[in-house]
Amino acid sequence: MTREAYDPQTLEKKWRDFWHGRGLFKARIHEAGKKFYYLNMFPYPSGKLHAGHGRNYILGDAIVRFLLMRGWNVLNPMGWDAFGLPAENAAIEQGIHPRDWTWTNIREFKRQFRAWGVEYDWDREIATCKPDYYKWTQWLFLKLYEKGLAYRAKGKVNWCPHCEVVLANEQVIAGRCWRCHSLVEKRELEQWYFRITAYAERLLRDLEKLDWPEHVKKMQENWIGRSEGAEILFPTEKGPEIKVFTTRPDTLWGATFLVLAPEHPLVPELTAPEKAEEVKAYCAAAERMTEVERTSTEKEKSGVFLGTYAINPATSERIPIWVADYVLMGYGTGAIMGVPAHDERDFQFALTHRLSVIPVIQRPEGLAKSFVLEGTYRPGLEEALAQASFSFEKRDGSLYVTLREERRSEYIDLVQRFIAPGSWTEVIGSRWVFVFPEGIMNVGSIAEERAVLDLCRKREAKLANKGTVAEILWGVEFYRDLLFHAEYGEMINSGPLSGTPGTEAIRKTVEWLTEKGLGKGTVTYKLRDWLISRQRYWGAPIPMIHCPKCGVVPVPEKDLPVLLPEVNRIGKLGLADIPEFIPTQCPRCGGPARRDTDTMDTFVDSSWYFLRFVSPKDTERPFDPELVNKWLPVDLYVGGVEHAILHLLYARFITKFLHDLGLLSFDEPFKKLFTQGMVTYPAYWCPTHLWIPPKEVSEGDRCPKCGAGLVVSVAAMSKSKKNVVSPDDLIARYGADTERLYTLFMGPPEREIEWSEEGVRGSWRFLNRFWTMALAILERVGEVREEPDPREFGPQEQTLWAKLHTTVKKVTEEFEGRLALNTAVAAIMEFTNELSAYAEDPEPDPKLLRRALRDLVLILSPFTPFICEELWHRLGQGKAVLETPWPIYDPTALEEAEVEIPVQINGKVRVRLRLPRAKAADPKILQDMVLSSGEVQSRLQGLQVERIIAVPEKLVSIVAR
RNA sequence: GCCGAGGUGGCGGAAUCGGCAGACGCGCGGGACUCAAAAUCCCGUGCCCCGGAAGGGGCGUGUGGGUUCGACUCCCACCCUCGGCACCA
Repeated sequence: MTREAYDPQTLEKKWRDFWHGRGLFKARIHEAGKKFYYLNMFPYPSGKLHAGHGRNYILGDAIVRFLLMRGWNVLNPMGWDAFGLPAENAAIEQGIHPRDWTWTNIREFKRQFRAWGVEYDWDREIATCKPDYYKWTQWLFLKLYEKGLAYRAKGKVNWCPHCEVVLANEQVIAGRCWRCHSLVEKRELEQWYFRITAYAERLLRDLEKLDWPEHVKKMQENWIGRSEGAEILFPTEKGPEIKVFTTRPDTLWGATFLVLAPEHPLVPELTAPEKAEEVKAYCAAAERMTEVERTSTEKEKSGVFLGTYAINPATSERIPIWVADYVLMGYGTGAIMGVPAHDERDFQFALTHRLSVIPVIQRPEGLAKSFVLEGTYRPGLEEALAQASFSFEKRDGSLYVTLREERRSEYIDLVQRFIAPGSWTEVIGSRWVFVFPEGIMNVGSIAEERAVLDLCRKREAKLANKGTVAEILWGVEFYRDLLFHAEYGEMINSGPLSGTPGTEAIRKTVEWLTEKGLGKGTVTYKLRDWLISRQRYWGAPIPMIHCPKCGVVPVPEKDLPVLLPEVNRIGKLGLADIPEFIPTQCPRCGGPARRDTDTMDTFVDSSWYFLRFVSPKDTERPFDPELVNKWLPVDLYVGGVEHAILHLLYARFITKFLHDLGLLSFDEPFKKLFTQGMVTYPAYWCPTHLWIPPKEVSEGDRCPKCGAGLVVSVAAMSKSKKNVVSPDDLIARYGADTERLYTLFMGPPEREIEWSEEGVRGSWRFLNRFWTMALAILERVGEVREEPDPREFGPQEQTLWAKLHTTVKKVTEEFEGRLALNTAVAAIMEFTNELSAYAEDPEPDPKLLRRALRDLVLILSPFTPFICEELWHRLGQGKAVLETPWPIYDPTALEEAEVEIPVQINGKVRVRLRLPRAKAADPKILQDMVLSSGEVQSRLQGLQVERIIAVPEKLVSIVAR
């Protein structure tokens, strides 16, 4: 007998429009009660979807189908992040309008979604490039402007020379453009910014209340980069004060120089006339460097002395002012105090440029060293050291002493007696103490450091070229690891604060500074304001007008949207290339004025789109406040990790802003976030013909065009590397269900995984087996419609029944919990295998068969909806799968009558016993049954049982000797 | 350098609470069907050793140590891989 073969093409065609037509995916937006807002990050419609994209959309569709069957009122919308550079580049290259390019892609995406069986509430479709959407993006800009959170400023900005556009900080990845990977340059431009830094503290603090992957929260935390510290004012001899930021105010007494960033506004004023030229040249050079060159930690710390001095307010000593490019204008105050003894960078700088090093913080490990050079000590020292049990080594006549700091005075007293006249030694630990026969000198201030240097140079001609004590000490290899440290510890050489323990040092110093009016405690963030101007056409125009009389004037709300001008050709300058766009009337004085020609960063478009879905057609407001507060925050948001900082930070900021305006009752947009991993695939690179699609690669990884050996790498599927797998091909060969099943089965959804053709075939085989089994069961079941009765079950039925309920439980819990749907699929496969074996029994219970197949079809349906819908109807069900409630598992049915109890003897499993569950549930009975078992008895032959641990229904562990 | 995630068969991975390591799938080996191949189905499959076989034994979750009757799981130290940040004072 041959059964009907599984034919996905016919079957999927049949059901593809069924769900859509029934309106099963439409949210009942005004209905109160059990609501769930599920959202996939909306895509940028470029080209076509590939199998890698399926990771996002198929996962989402499965979740939504599950939720619908669980009876949730689900809002599951889709839209298009439709503004952006690729559309514009394609337009410039191909001479078509970016809008046409975009809408062609959108049509393709929709076709592919439907082919996958991925459905949305399409009544709510939005596209950020449509005037009815970007009108409200412009409205958002005006609101931010009104509240002083949108501002125009001149400054150094990131400029991508390839895209010819400015970039926000978040869009510069390791010094390169996030889109095209070109090296980013700095340009001085006047641009629009959003004051996201005003929300830094809340963006940081509120991470705590989010159910997001820990690593995403950590990334945002690091990006915001909160540092507590102090601002300290340093007077200068020339007049103006310099404000520095430091996280280590407790090291103030060790500040021996100041460094300004090359862009610091006080640089020209504080430069001595004779230094002006050198300083100017240095700053100009720094400006020309790329971010990568400048921030390379490899290169030596360069800098130039301004020729003038500041006063360390704690020590009242004169300290030189330098300019150096390792200080960044964008962080803190753009000026630092150099504390070389306790900061690695300052130490390097001080060593290179011969600046004094003064230790002011105790070393935590309390180690000190002393080097006594050959010929500088009198005989008897070695014996005396040994006598006092100091540990030392003698090499080439010199002594290398290592001691605990507690014994420093003792050691100094001892060694001083043996130092030859005209020589010295020193003890280097937390303090630097120089021991001369005539006396002891501590390097605790610049003055002392100078005095010590002077004495040493006089005594030792070879040191004449040394500029600082640190330089002398650096020359002694033995000391190098003790010359700076960045640990916390007790303050030393710090005037009135000396002796303050490390745990209080910062707080005490800040108090002291505040009291003296020298500074105050502050908090600084790495986060910078969000630069949103883009010099391009295909974006939302910034709704501002420049009037020669009134200055910058906002477009009145009633005049929104500021429409993109209709043009045939787009230039590289964007709106600035379109003369007819520019002239307008000043809304304030009515005189002639010019429109702002920048458009907004596309991340502004996507920073609020999730709000629009509740009322996508509203012409009066960006969103219906009542609906938005009913449906949001988004219950589950799914998308790629690549947005961990960019989009997710911006969306949080805008949500908080709208909350503060009183428009939203919530202040976080996405309650739960799930980031799915990327799909990788081999990519082949030929030096001459660049990226070669894997399908075309010849035998032995050779280029099909020139035969050259190809460079193979496994990389995320992408159009640019040509290593994509097309869903269209997959669906033509195996059907959408096979692709869906494999996509969800291939591994944990959050992990990055390599696509495998063999894996796809495995899913194909499973669906074929499932199909054949289902048809066989349907034949067996015939017209039977009754529910099975567990009281009639034999042992086999009992086992299958328990397995069915266990499987339903497992699948349900995965959907509701950690979303490891790969394990849910595995459980379904296991159950299918068992059901299939049972169905081949000579006399299976048709009622049980029917019920098992029924539930199996339902729990498999979110994964492979087409085949399940087909079988569902063949089971004689009238409604759609999605109109049927999800199976409920019966906790009492989960348990089988018998359990297998492994018996461990001395930690190794030696025997397995099948016992009735009721007996195994009682530790005492369990123990007795195990001990009386013949197999266990023989194993214990000749052994003395010392201890027995019986874990009910789990295992028994016997310790015997 | 700092922060985070991870390391389990030939491969993807499972073991959610300290209780049978390797579920499920791929691959591979053997067999059936076939003139043959593909497809499909059945059996086997962590590694090593003893045995003709039935069977038996040892080792085994990155490395070394610890806690425990019992550790992939907990603790300490270290190694490696991946991701993020990085001259942020």
